[in-house]
Amino acid sequence: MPELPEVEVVRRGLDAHVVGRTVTDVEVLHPRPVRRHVLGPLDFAGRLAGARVDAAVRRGKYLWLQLDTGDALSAHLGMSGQMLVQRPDAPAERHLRVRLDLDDGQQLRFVDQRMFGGLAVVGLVPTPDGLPAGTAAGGPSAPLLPPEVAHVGRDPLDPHLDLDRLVDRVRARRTGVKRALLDQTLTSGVGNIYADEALWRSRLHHARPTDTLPRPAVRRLVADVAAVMGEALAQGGTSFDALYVNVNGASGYFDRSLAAYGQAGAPCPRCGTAITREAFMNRSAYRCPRCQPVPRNARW
DNA sequence: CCCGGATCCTGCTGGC
DNA sequence: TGCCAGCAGGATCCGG
Repeated sequence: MPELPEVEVVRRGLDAHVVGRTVTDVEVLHPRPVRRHVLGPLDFAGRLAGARVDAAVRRGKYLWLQLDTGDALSAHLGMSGQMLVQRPDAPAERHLRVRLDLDDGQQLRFVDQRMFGGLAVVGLVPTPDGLPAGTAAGGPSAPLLPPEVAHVGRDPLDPHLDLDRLVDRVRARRTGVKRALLDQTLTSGVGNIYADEALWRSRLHHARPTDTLPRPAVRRLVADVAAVMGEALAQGGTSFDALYVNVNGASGYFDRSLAAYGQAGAPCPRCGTAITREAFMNRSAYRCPRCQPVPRNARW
């Protein structure tokens, strides 16, 4: 479940079903998803066994479980990762990669078809700004995060996002605005779906040069990203198929509300012009050719 | 340092 | 029916 709203749906599920539990046993069924745990699968399992989960925290698309050992179980879902809470007698999923047994008899399962995602047990480092690291339940999270998240920018739903600094950094780039949105070091959690939806709301073409965007336009764009993500979250996220589900295996339904993404040939909800799809960065960009015309000096 | 393209995986779909 | 190219919501590495 790739983008911020879908990861936040998972985080909330982990909050409800896994926080407070102790890990009693671990099985790594495929080595690739723990490749970022440099000391190997055995060490990975050893550091988890006996640990209690104290919090579930998220920044952008990164997710981690704080453990009472001082370490954290760091997770990224990549393109196809799922975190499922299951009863032990539920049949193993086809792409089950890692299984954690919990002290309440349930299992936390990491299922990932394409294995771009993964898990690692890591030590936490201080946030550079000393502020809470990200989104967690029950008040602010600790000012600590996994090292691989240290370079990731605060996301649009983070109350500690420094909007003025973000606007300056976007405008300092010499690239197209969609590339900037997808750069997780500026702000995080934005992927192809929410980038296209926010650009449609802001009536911006994806190749609009960032350095010619007026400050208010960048501010509006960030506000549009936050708004579309908030609406998606309220509907349980976006999912086109069974690959993207919450910890109980259920799909969100924000796909019914998409104005541009995946809507090639369908009428623009604002002006009725047919939405187009074009190749962009080895994937797709969807836009309304009338509301979002190709700019002069386009920067792809 | 910044930017853009290639690459890592597996499975499904659509066209020939 | 069978095969294969193309595509999929992401991050990282590498060369310029």
